Amino acid sequence: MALSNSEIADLFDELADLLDIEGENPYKVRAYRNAARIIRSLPRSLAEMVAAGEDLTRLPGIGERIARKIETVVKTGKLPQLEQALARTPPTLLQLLRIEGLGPKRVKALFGALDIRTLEDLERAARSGKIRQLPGFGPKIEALILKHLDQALEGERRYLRFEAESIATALIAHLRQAPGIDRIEVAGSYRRWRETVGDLDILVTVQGDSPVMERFVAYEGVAEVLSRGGTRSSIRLRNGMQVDLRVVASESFGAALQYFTGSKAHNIEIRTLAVKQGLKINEYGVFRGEKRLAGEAERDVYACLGLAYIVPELREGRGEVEAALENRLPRLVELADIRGDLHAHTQDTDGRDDLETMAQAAKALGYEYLAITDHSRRVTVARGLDEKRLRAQMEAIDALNERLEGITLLKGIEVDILEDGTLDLPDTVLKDLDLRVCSVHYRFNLSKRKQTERILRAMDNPYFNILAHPTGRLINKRRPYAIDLPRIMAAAKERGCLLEINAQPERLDLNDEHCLMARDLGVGLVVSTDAHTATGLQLMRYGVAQARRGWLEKAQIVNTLPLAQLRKVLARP
DNA sequence: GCCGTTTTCGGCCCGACTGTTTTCAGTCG
Repeated sequence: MALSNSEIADLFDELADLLDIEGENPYKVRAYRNAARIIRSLPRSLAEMVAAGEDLTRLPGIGERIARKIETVVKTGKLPQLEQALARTPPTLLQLLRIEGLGPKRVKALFGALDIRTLEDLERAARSGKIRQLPGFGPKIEALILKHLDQALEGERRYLRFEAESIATALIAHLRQAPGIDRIEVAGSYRRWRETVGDLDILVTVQGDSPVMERFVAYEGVAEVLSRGGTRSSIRLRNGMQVDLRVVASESFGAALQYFTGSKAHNIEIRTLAVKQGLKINEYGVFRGEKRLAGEAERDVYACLGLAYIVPELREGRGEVEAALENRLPRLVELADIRGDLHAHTQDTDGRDDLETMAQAAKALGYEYLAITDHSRRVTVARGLDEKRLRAQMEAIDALNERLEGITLLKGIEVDILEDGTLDLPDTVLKDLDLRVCSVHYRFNLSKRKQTERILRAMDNPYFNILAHPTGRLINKRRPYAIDLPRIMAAAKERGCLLEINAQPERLDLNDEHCLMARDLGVGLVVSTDAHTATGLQLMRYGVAQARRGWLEKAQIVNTLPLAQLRKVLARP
């Protein structure tokens, strides 16, 4: 069984961490991390590319040496350099890197001087006061280590962007009360619409001598103030989230926004490009020598480099800088392009609202259509519909459509894909619906081959339209089930089936990398909310953001079509 | 280890903050 791209990327990341601790050339370490990132964002599997004899060195950041290593990994499942590094350096040291304040240099020093290999060793040494005696260490660092040990033991916590949004909104409202506040913007992975964020980076500009820092550290949700400076302060909220506030001058706001939005990989590319052009970029502006060329507007930072504006969702170091240079950035799908939602539940199963409430909410969003797709009978916990109850709902929808103006309800179902690949309701009723959303809700633990075949068999049913939440993952809660997505996408394209980008903040399934893969393979997609309430329809922006992170354009998203054209696609010609 | 319209060798993004120092290293973002 060949390793997946993300497994291969993990090997290079692990190698990079170990070499970093060993004090290896930092640029070599960066080259491995860089390669890992490139590998993660590839639309096709390396196994496939190697089998086809493709020249991997044509990928940016992959040279002769790493290409050979990848081939070895694909063929043997092992990365010899990693095995050697593991023999030299205990892998438990990698846990130590997760402690805030401990980087490769200090981990190496702790290992070398005190033979500290594990978090337990670290705690013992810190408690007995040995760490403060090491050169370069002191009582403060020792105390810091003890403080952060607990956090490291439970692993890095990342918050759903959705959770972060309500935290950010409340905090911004608090900051707005400070006199002299001008602009406020959340930067970082939040602005790039990553599905999870580790912390919040807030930028503000102020008029005159505003007490915004005082107000920030005095926020009622603050558990502790981590640092406090003139331009930057950090707090930890009671829920554990870290928030950084940076005060920047108006004339630097655009440059600061660009800089703190990241990603790190994107910024390195941008700055490297700037250096080649004899420019310098920092968070204060773009400079040629002493002369400042831009800084107030983010757009100008890119323009100075001869680049088209790159939206935050694309700033992941996945080729967007090169694309901007060549003026071939995608024209990303936008929320306003969406003409309807194709996955929603009502109180007939596990939703909360009735048909009409859902319809009016969809109309208020400016939609042309909304598909009602309640669960099928197999999902007993949701009181899934059998044929009789489904027929009753269909009649109710027909009757409602007679009365409704400006919105059309589509008769649909979220039908379960059973373990043998058949659908949970007979074709005799499926054929009378406008569309069928098909999904896996149980037996997640089948082998990759069996799970894939289960879905492929289901797609053989001529009424199969959309594969809902294709991997079944729940962020931070449930891992995706094993499936061969490229194969499923190829099969879907061939048969005129579609894949869903589920917009639920804890699903976002397909994820951004899958979206890139779908873009490359050209399979049709829909963005749907899977709403269980009328307000749930507003989550569409999360699905659209995910699509944008995957470089997707309007043409590939089927629910941007007017209803008449949508119906043609759903008929699976 | 990667990369090249200044270079196949010699570069490789940049600044704030902290702690341990007394001019700087490490870490972080």
